Amino acid sequence: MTPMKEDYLKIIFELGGTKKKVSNKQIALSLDIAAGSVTEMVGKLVQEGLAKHTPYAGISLTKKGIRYAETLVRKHRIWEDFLVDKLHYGLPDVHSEAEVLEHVTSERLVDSLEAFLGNPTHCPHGGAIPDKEGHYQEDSHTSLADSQDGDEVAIERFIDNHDLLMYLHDIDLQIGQDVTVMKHDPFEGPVTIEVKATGQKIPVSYKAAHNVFVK
Amino acid sequence: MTPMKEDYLKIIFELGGTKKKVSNKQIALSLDIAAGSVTEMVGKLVQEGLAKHTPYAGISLTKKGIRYAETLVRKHRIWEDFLVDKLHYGLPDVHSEAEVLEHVTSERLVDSLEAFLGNPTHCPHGGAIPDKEGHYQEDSHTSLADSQDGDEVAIERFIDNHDLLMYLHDIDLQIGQDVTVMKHDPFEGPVTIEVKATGQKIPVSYKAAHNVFVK
DNA sequence: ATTAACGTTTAGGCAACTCAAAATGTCAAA
DNA sequence: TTTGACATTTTGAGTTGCCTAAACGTTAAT
Repeated sequence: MTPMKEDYLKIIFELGGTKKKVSNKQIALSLDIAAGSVTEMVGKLVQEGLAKHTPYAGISLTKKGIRYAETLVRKHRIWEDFLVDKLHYGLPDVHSEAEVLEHVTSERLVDSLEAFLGNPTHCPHGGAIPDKEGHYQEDSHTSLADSQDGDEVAIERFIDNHDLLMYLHDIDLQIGQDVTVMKHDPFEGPVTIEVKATGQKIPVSYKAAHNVFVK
Repeated sequence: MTPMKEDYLKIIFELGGTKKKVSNKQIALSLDIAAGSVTEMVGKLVQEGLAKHTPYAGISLTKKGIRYAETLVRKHRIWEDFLVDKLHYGLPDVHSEAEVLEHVTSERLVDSLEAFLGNPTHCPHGGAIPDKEGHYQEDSHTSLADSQDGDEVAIERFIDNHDLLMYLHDIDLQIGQDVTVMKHDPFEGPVTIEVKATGQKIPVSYKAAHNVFVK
């Protein structure tokens, strides 16, 4: 197993390849790799029993592929937790470091790290960390944009994107905050929320609101 | 810069390429790579200004190459310290983990780790850790085998080899112990030492004694 | 001074992963 | 149902780093 194969596996997983079929183009765009190369690489994953591929229809993961992708997500998120908790990295900076560390992390290392960190259940962006056996609670899929005016919700999870995280940091929106949804402006305008603890009112841009998940 | 180039650089450094010329064969043997491949790779290092190569005479590092190799040693040893100190790895097990982690470690990450660990000066095997600017105290080059009967010395450094470290752990010899050298048996027999703190007498095999350094 | 032994370099190939461009498939609008 | 737009696969070729085998240098012993 090579780092690149692992990246393919993880991106298919993240694009929803556990349930539906993911298109060649989605993968090519996400990894910034030519479509032809994707077809070829997917062929290898299929040979190794990690993915299923119906030509022209799409790609999905086998049980074995899902299992493998979960171990990668586990490593990635454990490292992110370590970087924030122990090395005091900022949220926007952890992703790129974890991205390379995850590929050189043995089972023993990730297990040791997990114990050292006190068995965290969620990464700093709010994503669930699969345990050693691959068990984890499903992440929320209700975005702030989906919520209704008047809803009282908790900020649960951010999409792990550098620019988004910089923006959220600027406007002081954090995981775990309990907020009240005040109003949705029309024409793709901001969603305004009020942080319960401080009474602070925050307008969250339309696009960002689609990348913040609540429960 | 690729992981393999980094490995070449580090092995040339460790074989003494900072001062003398290192032979193609030494590198090939150390990395377990064919001699022809070594010539080729060295050519690339030369092109990048990291090494000097006089055909048929040998290979040495440029100032730039030395500087780079030091950053690798720094990363390697910082990781080793982390693994032993925070994750409670045993001495013999840290090398292989550090070997891969060092290649994916940014300057920011190694600096953060160093601070987190309290700016250690030596790795768990007793080797000096170069600081951010590349400064470090030269390691001792006096082996236990070189010492004289009656000498009172401190165990400073072990060569980082898995089997050796397993053996040293078995016979309970540790970095930092103050010991008295009792006798050198002839015919490549063991060197017997007495640990001052406990009065324990330990015979150290001839070969191991050549891989334990004291001061 | 030759030659044998051994280290080193060169040459030709292979495997992994990539790309660009050509060929093919799909689907929906005209 | 034909055509155009676009996604997908196929093809041919480039890069990196490795290998084996052959050619070449060096050195030390005869």
